[in-house]
Amino acid sequence: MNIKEVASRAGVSVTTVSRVLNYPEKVKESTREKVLSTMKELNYTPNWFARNIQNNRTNIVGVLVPDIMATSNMEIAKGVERIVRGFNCSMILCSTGHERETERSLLENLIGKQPDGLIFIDSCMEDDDLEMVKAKGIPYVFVGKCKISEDENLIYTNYEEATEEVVDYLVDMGRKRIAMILPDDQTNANGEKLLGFKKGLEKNHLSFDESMIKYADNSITGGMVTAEPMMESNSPDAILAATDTIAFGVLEEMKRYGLSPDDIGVVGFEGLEAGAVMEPKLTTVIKPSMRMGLMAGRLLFDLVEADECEKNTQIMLQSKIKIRRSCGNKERIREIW
Amino acid sequence: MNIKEVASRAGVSVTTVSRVLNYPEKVKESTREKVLSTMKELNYTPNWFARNIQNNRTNIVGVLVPDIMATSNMEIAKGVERIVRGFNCSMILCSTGHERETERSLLENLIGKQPDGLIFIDSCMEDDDLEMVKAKGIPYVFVGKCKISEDENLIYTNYEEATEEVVDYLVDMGRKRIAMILPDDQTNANGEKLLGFKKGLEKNHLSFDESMIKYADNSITGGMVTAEPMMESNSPDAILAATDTIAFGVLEEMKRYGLSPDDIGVVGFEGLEAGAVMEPKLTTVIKPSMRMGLMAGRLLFDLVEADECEKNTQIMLQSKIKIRRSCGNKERIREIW
DNA sequence: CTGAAAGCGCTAACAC
DNA sequence: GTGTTAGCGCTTTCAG
Repeated sequence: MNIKEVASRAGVSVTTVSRVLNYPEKVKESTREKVLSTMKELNYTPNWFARNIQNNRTNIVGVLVPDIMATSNMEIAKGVERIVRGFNCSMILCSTGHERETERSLLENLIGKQPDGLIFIDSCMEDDDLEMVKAKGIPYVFVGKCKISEDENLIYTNYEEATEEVVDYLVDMGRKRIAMILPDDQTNANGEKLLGFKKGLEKNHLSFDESMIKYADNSITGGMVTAEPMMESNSPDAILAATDTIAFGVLEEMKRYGLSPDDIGVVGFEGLEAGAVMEPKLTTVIKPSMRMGLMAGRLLFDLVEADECEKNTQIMLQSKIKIRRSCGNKERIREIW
Repeated sequence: MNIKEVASRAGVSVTTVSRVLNYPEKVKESTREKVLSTMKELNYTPNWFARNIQNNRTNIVGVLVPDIMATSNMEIAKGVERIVRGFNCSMILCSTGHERETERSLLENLIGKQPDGLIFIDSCMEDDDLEMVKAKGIPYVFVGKCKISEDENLIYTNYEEATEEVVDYLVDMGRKRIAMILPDDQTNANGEKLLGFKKGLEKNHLSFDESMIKYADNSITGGMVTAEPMMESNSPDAILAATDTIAFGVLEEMKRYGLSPDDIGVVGFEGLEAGAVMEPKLTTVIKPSMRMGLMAGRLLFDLVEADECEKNTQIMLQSKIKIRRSCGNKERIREIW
């Protein structure tokens, strides 16, 4: 079923059929309708490949995320989807598992499909991986700071500052021995959070103790297992978990040891909905994921339409600390925006 | 940058370059290497469209889900992705928002991209929407029962039976006034669960009371708001929430009223990780999402490779009830598989 | 083992 | 308004 058959069946030339497809207003109404109806009749849909061989818009944007199952990733993706759809595009979504190698090979594959644009969420890509993209002139936007050296199009959040503020808050709540648990993956955000943590300690005249940094599988169980040894003597009086999921595990383990937020304060990152219904409700750092996704999508299409590959727009969106009860309840409940 | 340039630069014909791409073994090693190296040099990648204009494998599979952000959907998608990647394919993921109209238009759009296969997760499609797909001969698999009349390729779980068993369990725990809260969307599973609920009541000689069925926004707040009036006098002694998220809201609301699982037992559906760390831990019905995704992927590629569009394989995977404490603790803790 | 040439389905000058 | 025709970048006979 191709344009030729439609043409002959409708008694017109291929050009006319093509025009009906691309510039319907340039065809007399009666012929247009005849063509349209034979299309229906023959159940014709134009061959996407033949069409795109010339003009090179594919109406596909590629989106690389660490984990397709993680709500925090997918909320961003949802924002992206919203924008993308407005431009009549679809998303190809791939999960990289936080692995550079995987990300690279997926990227190569994706490039082969000649997407109109690319969005990298919490990428662990490095400079030379990006070369491929640049060489092909495909517009791209990063969401979340990454290892790429500089001057990329980037939507990110101020994790470093936010973490610093969390430390301020914990100190304010009387905590002095603050531990941190990071997921044991390559997420670049880990570095930012760690840095913010160190700065926060320094600012508050607390010394940094390497042994207070632990790495855990990013799961509830991971949090539990890693928190367990901290429940013993000389334990920290606060644990900063770099993800809510780990924080859930920490809280769970504390329960097993009969410890309360007054013994060990816990803070997470992400603002998972569930954090609001646990006991104690989890204090957490929320980033505006949906907005980040929307902005990433818009920025991408600015680039696509401008036919430029680089523009070096960097947009920072504020994370905020959502104070709940998991660090105790000094009557003053504040929210830092 | 096209095949012609590569050819002339390498001092061979286009055919040879093409062969290097498609049947490398049919080219003398020395020429092959020369071609390969000039490709590198020129940073050449073959035009995907030109290639696919003839053979019609796109290495794309389309996946339609209600909500790209919902873990329950994305766990299935993750399984699908795993399989799909093994066949060197990418997924185009679209969220339908549980709306038939949206689903239909996304589907049309997707078909335009000539995917090798299509997977519909918890679809709200109806017979004539599917016609388009059938007409094009694109293989497809449904995950989760839907409104399509019959004999489709389907991976599903026995929600009806599972819900019936939940009722058995609740009755076993001494509950007699069981309410149900369903999400206010078009998900077909709602119907299955409702039916199972009714059957369960009947089986246990309890009468069905329309007023005990409520609909809620599928969110924690939705659960809270809907549960609130049930906290009053003559309240139910058990609430069956059709999603964990709603169940979280119910539990939260109960807390506000100082009610415990002994007053009102709560059951959810999905097995969200968070349910295991709340207080009380949530009893819930778990479906094997990952496995469903994997099987859907495999089934799809069976069809793709067999070049058949229909095969009418229906695979049922068991849901299981994960008994925790949210319905009280009659010492006997059981798990029904 | 390699090349010339036809053609895939569609679009876009350029005529009429 | 409509048709003729020459490509788009690639694959694939068919010869050599």
